[in-house]
Amino acid sequence: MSIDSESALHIRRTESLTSIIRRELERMIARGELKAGERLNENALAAKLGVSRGPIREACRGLEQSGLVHVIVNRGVFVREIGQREAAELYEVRAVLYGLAGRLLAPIISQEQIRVLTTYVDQMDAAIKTSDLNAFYPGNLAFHETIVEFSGNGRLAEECASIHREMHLFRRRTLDMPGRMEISNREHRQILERLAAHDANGAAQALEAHVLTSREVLFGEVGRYPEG
Amino acid sequence: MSIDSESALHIRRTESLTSIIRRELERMIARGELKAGERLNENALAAKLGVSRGPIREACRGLEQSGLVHVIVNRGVFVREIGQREAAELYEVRAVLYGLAGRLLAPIISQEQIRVLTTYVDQMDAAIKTSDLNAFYPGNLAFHETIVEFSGNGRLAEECASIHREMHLFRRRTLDMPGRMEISNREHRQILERLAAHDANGAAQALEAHVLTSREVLFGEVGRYPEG
DNA sequence: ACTTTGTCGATTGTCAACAGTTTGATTTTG
DNA sequence: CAAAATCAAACTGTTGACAATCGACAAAGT
Repeated sequence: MSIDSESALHIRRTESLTSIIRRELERMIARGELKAGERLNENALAAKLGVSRGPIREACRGLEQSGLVHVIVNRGVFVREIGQREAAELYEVRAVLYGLAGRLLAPIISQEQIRVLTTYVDQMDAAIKTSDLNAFYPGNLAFHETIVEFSGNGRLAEECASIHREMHLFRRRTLDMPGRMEISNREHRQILERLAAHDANGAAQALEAHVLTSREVLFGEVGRYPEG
Repeated sequence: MSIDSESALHIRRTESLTSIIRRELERMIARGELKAGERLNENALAAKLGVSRGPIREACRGLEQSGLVHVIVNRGVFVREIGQREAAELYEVRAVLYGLAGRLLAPIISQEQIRVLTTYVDQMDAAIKTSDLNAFYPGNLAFHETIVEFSGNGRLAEECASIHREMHLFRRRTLDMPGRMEISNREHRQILERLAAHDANGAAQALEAHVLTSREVLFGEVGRYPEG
């Protein structure tokens, strides 16, 4: 399957092949079409996407910098594997970033924004009622990304998005254990309540705790990092 | 001036031209040899470094992802300019990341590590006595980077290093106003003291406050972001 | 049997050339 | 004289080709 030549050629005025390919590769990685640890064959990708190796290589350099792949000289680029250790580190960083988002948003949140966030939480409740994990997950994603978005700090949003893309490489569902979704969404309501009350510290703390709870569920004890 | 051919060729086994060039470009940007807003001419750079345009372009994609340059299609790559707004955002993110570093380090800091950090603070005191800004700045840098390093969270360290490289693009000295260095180093001693006392919350708070103080000095009011 | 060495195919690193776009100056036109 | 149109130089985007390197397998030696 090659990129739709018509649209690709049309878009070329405002976007380079490199960026199109990078998005495509990101999508492939996120969807698991390229599995963690797998090597990206430049020739094969070039043939598959109908371009030469140049843009492929450039796209890979971007992915490398954003942590989605790692490059070994003369051996190729590999989809990065994230071990427990790295995942735990990522959770810690994400926790404080989400905390910051809450702290920034609480004082300035609007009624409209509260309404939007409430919608997401309700969606997740509905998903819980039908035990539909595939409906819960996007809601969860949207809830957190929207908070970060509303915070007003663009750089923070960028950072969180980047971390989120990376986290996809460590697919072990936090939430698919019995009762986990209920607890998670209860925490969401708490977060929402603190935000609506314009309680900066409370929102920050609730968000931080929310992430760290997930971390604990994944890795058990809070203490040192797991090896691996 | 081209890259030393002997060492370059020797290193090539373990490092690609692309990564060498990326480091070189980072250095050029950090040193101000490439000024903010300036365009990077691929041909000129290729000639100057004695390579073809391929590795140059690949290196630029990496720099783009790490936020040091931005690319406009068909027009080239430009050293990124950071406005007040973005700088303020960066300070906020950095503040919570430093805070996390302190929170992680405080419980596990060793006597040896305390000694190292103390050395840096003393160095800065010496620089203050001679009003030597060029000696204060590296000490300040080392102090903070070392704390982040000692925290044990590799990802956190990576993130902070990245932010720091970006911050170089907003060269407006926080510390060169009268009395600023003294205040700053007093805060450093406070941070060090909290760390040595294994006071996680205290260290986190001190570090966060330290960064936000710098931010205030730069931008005045804490409130909304400056436009620009 | 086990290690070592040599060779081959596949793949990456690098380069030079081509095609399309932008920019700025020059010419043309009202 | 000013504004639009034109044109050429410079530059970026992309490609295909060549050289260097790696991994695997087979052959030779201990």
